Amino acid sequence: MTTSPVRVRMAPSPTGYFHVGSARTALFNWLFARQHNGVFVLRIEDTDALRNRPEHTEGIERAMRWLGLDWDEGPYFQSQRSHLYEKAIEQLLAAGHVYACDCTAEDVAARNKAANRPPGYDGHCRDRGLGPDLGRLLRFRTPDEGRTSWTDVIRGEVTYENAVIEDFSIRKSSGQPLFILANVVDDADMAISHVIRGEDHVPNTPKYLLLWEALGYGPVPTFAHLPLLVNASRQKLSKRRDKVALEDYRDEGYLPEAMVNYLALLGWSPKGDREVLATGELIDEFRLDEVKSSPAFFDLTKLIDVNATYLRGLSPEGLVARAQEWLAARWAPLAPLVQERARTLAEVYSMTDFMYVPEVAPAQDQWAKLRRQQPAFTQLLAAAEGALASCEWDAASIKEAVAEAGQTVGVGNLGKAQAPVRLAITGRTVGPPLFESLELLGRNRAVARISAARQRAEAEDKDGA
RNA sequence: GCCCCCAUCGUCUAGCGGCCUAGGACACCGCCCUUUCAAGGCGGCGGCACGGGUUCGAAUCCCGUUGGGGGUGCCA
Repeated sequence: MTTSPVRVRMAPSPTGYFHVGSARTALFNWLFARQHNGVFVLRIEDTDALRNRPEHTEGIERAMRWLGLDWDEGPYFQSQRSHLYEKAIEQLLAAGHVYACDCTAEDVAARNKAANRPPGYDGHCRDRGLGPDLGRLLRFRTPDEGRTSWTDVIRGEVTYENAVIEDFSIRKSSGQPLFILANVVDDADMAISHVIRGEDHVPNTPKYLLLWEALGYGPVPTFAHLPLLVNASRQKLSKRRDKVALEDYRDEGYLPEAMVNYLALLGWSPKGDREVLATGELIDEFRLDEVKSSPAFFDLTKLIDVNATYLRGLSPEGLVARAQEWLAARWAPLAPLVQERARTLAEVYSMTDFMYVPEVAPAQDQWAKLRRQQPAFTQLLAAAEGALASCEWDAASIKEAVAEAGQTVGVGNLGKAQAPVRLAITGRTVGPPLFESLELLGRNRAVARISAARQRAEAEDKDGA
């Protein structure tokens, strides 16, 4: 039984959108903090200047606020705390725990290959006595003997032989601290009591522990490694393959409380045969040590059911309020564009519905008419699909991409070139300005709709031929 | 390759040595209710990966096999 105050943290890196896996990790940290009257810290791990984008930090905060996961401290930014890391590095250097290395990845790979060794750093620079100048990487000297282990709240005893832990890098040759160093220094500085993070961090933990000890930080935090969230083929959810951006779910009309409830059920379950729990109940009943250690499939079908349950639980007035709020957020950006064209309020909705319906079904008569008028219909869609998949995502660039796509299939007139795209995107041949609409709709949905239309057209071409 | 982890219905899970003829939920199927469609009610389908132990007794403990995953970056 620990008597020290509970302090947990969510430490995302702003390199992408807020991932549903991150949302689950944030939720479990938050539940744990709230039920122990602890402190929940938000720390942005933006040490990699090259890959960070300010808008992603905003996305993280927006997503967490949407879920209702309020933080007590932060957001701290590692990019503003480099003095702490530099101090730690000096300390490690002085104690001989780290050494400079000028090997390139290619050097290491070539030596390993020549010696028929498996991948990993070979310790080449360990005793070369290189000065820790900029331009040289700094590596932590891991012990050759002994083992490093910890008792994971979720997985029990986990042990690594020190001999298999390579001399890992803690500072780039540019002087930038690397994740593992900043992570350990900050957890110590912020007095984090429980490190609750994804299973993919398990291999980092022995390194964390070794660094922690070398820095003389005293008692280590308690670790809990959450099971991974996987897709239907049991692989870690990835941005490439799966729909992982939390905001996509928000945009499709999932309620945050339903999302929280569903996420809480991934890897954990309450006592009794219950599944629908209000957030307050989750705080009371959640138990970190009851979390399962096997991966969980992020099952959209089940999420939909949970969301439907919450929708039914709303009062009619509540539903109206929530739906209005959601609807307004979807089409409000289009309002200025629609205002010039709509003649009734009903037309406002019919001109903007493509922004909030899951998919559009182009009217058969308009589809057929356009196909008759435009022989290059299918090719136009295919060209636009390719162009929009890779162009910059703003109205001007989109316009240019569509125009160029038209030219590649011999349709130089933008008005004609955009027609099939408009039909695919909005389901209609008339409506608000297309390129602004596309920008607001977002690339993913836009490309998916064009792709669907293209496939339909190709199928018809095949049947007709 | 090496290291680590994981293994109950298709999926999320309950189970922590006898309460298990393995329970619940989603999905699917059927019936009821209903002017329709949902919701709801009732029922059905469907699982302890395999092989050895330990024990009077194993889904539960141990070992192995197989399968799956994660890691193996001057990413986090």
